[in-house]
Amino acid sequence: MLAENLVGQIMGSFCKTLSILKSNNSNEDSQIPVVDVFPCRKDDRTSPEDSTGSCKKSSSKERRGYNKKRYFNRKILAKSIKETSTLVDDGHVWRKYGQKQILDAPYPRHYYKCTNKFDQGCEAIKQVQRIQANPPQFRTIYQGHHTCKTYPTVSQMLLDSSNRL
DNA sequence: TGGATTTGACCGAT
DNA sequence: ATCGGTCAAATCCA
Repeated sequence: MLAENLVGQIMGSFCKTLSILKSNNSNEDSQIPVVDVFPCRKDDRTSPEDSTGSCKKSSSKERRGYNKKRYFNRKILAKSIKETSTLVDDGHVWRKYGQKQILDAPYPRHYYKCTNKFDQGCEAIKQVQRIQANPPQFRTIYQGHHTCKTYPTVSQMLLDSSNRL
């Protein structure tokens, strides 16, 4: 019950944020259009025949992976920014793929992708960054939209429907 | 043993 | 040159 209330509050403000984004289209600090910079090449960069082909586990921390591989899918996507006091499940399953210490920020930023990226090509991305220690507060930046078939959780659907009334 | 996370290197933009 | 973002080998864990 308590958790559901909390989730309800969070989801409510999340829905508000979304509606603001929908109505405004250009939100508070991102006038970033939805542009595909590199519309092709999603997973094509795994070409094992780089240079020698025998460079797996050659030396400990030398050139992990990359050789002539480039970013192909660097996209600029519509953002929606959300701040919460807790890290809450938003109905999707995320896989962490990076963490970075940001200069301005005292806390590192965490990068997540939808776990269905590989199955279903879902392009949703989120970044989570702690912006305050106590009370704990996190900023979550959502980019892209879910094209996967992982539907929101029951509690989220309930909240969504109650938010409409 | 396989999937998820960690973490340092790499890349493009500025 | 620096910085934010991403990749992928190494590692962790159920």
